[in-house]
Amino acid sequence: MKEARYRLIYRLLKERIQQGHYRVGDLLPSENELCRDFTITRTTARRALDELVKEGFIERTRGRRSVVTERRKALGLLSIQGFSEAAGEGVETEMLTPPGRVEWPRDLTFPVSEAELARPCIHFRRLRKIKGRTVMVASEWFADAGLDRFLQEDFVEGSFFRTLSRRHLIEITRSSQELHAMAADGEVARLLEVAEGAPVLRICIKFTTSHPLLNIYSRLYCNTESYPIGNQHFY
Amino acid sequence: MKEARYRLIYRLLKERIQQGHYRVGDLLPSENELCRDFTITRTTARRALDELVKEGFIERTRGRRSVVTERRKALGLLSIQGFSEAAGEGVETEMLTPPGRVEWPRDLTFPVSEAELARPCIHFRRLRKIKGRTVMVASEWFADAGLDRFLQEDFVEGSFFRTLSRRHLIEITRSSQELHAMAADGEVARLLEVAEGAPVLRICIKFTTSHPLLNIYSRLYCNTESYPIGNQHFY
DNA sequence: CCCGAAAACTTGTACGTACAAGTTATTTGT
DNA sequence: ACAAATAACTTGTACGTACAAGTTTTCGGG
Repeated sequence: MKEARYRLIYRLLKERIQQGHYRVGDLLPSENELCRDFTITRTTARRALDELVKEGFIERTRGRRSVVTERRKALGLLSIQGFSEAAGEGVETEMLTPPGRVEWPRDLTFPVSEAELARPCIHFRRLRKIKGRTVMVASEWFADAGLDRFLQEDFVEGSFFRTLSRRHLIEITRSSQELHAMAADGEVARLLEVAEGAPVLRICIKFTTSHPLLNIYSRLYCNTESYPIGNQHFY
Repeated sequence: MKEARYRLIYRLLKERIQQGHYRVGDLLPSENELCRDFTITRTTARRALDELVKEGFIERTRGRRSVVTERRKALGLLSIQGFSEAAGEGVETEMLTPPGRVEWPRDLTFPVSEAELARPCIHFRRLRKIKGRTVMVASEWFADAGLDRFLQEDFVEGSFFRTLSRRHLIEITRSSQELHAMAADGEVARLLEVAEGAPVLRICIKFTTSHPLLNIYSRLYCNTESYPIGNQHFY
């Protein structure tokens, strides 16, 4: 099936945003400019922009051009309350286990496909701290789907997802998660600096991406004592 | 500002779905039929249908008419894994405290507006069980915003949200939630049939609705031992 | 009666036009 | 030099047309 015209314009604009050609806050070309540049009608230009709105890349206001926005806001993922908000202020991420190859773990809560198991597994583990207090241990696993040099790279702005988006043009298309309240066992308790048996929140996530072989399996242990986990949704 | 034409058609169709004129699985009129019936062009009809898709009321396939769908699927709310799936089979809801007026609680996690506080508070509490095992205690609070006879009514299909949608045409437009892993205290432990101090998950939610005075403040205590809490998102 | 081809229908994409309703830039009057 | 009026620009809505690409229904031959 041939790719629709609006779809092509949408992809082009999305890539420009992802690659930093347009940054958050920047204005996109007006609809009429897009019509000229790509030799399309306004209907088609608007359709492409609509798509970008739906995916949270831009916002539009009548009379104004489209503005590039922070996409994460639109994702509605669970996050530590007051983490990204208080960015920089006493918030830090520590790489506990740098990215490297490991055996695929047995139980990732979600089933791992044969195609994924056929490839090596990349894993890394990080600590998230607020004002020196560790609030989360985050472990990630995913198949080495030919993302060259991934192991050597530093993360874009310290963010794994931003790295995928900006450098590899891979976006999250779906996520499933499972939550458990549980008693902290030895290692988790030590890392989160809580007593053994203290209640912690375990979040297991499977992120499906636009790359067919790349699913990210995430396991988070959170101390929700002072900083709860939360999110927002718009319907 | 005058209501847009497509907006009106959208509302009309939505109301027909909500009121049961069209049920889940039913086919909506074709675009051309809508054009005839409402004296509009296909552009406008399609715009209205697009809106319904966005809000999860219908699904569309090329060549086929629009099909009415179960909206809850599109909401991506946290829910007990295997609760709605195993519907009927050993799944039950017990009304612990029937709907009635109470004083507004002090701390609902989210701020309550003056306009809400000026009205009486309605509260009820339910137990959710799977195979006889209590897995959740759910408490709800909201302002008495003139939903007449609410206290007397039975819930539509046992669902609070379905009651709001079908009988009062009120939809959820937004939600914020906060999660805490915590040790079960006396009453919660007793209701969930776990030891005092056992780890339980507390979820505090604020649902914003299409009714300006109606926000629903929800507090859930979950025993995630056998049935984890989870959800799914599509972007 | 059943099956496959054809017709009728339905949604998706794309063109083009016009005006309404906002925002931004420019001009004009004091 | 500043403020208000004006013009230019930009997005939102709505009209209309045409064809592509699916699905459902109808019809005809065996």
